[in-house]
Amino acid sequence: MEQIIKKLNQKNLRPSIQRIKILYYLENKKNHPTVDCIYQDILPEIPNLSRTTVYNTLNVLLENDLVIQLDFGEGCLRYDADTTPHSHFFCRKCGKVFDLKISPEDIASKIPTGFSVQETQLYAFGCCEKCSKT
Amino acid sequence: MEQIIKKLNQKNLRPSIQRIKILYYLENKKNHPTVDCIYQDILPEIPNLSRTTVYNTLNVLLENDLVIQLDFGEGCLRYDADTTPHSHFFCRKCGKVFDLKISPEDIASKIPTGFSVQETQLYAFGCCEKCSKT
DNA sequence: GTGTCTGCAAACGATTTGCAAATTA
DNA sequence: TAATTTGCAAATCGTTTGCAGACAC
Repeated sequence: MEQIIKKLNQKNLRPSIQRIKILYYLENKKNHPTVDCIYQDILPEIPNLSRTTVYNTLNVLLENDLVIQLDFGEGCLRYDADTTPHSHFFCRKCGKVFDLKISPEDIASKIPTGFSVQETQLYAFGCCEKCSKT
Repeated sequence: MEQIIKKLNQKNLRPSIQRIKILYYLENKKNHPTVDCIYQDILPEIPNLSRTTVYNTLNVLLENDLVIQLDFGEGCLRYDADTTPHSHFFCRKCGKVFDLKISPEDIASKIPTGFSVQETQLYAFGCCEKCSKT
């Protein structure tokens, strides 16, 4: 908790209860949630929480490199507080997201010279181990 | 042109003028266009063309594996008639899309066993050769 | 003639914006 | 107290849906 406040202070972001709870949620749940998932889960703790605040907060965290945004083409975005280079696997059966240790840097090295690469995104889709068995 | 009609027939899709023009456009321009780009470019040839038809047609082509969908997180989708495995580079300066020969299969081989991979998507972002020089 | 396709208008839904009230330093 | 943040309501915008008329087989 103190850690979270520290992180926000370092970025000159006021540690409002909403910002703390949202970043704490992302860092601990590690569930790659959608905006609505975050909203629903924190609502019991902050009954007057607004979806707008969740959107605003996530955008602020994103701009300050405290979270990354994931887009699995679902029509909504997901967020992850793990900002180290890694990739993701999306299970089309259970909808769960799994972290892959494949570094986008490995991929960047395969891109022809001439291109100046700022960022790479790798998404894999299929069926996770658990779902494959049923 | 005959080729296009053949392709549509093979998938049991009626070769309407709209479907032919849209698929022909994608196969020849190879510009990874947005829906609106396709609409604007074909409008002179079919003045009463509807955006709805472009959307419907692209969805039909997508379901029949005649095109793929690209999502660079712009808030709109792009389409590509090249359905062979490859990746894409998006230049954040000029907005152009470049094909990369990196096969998603190369990447799939790096995913831990247990996962059943159906599809992988690799997007790279940065600055293309031309834009890097200016 | 029957089933499919087109295209208009309206609906949809995730996200953003405007702004007044609440909160923080 | 001054600047920032919240949260409501309304707007935005790419995409989808409903449906009547047009078209293809």
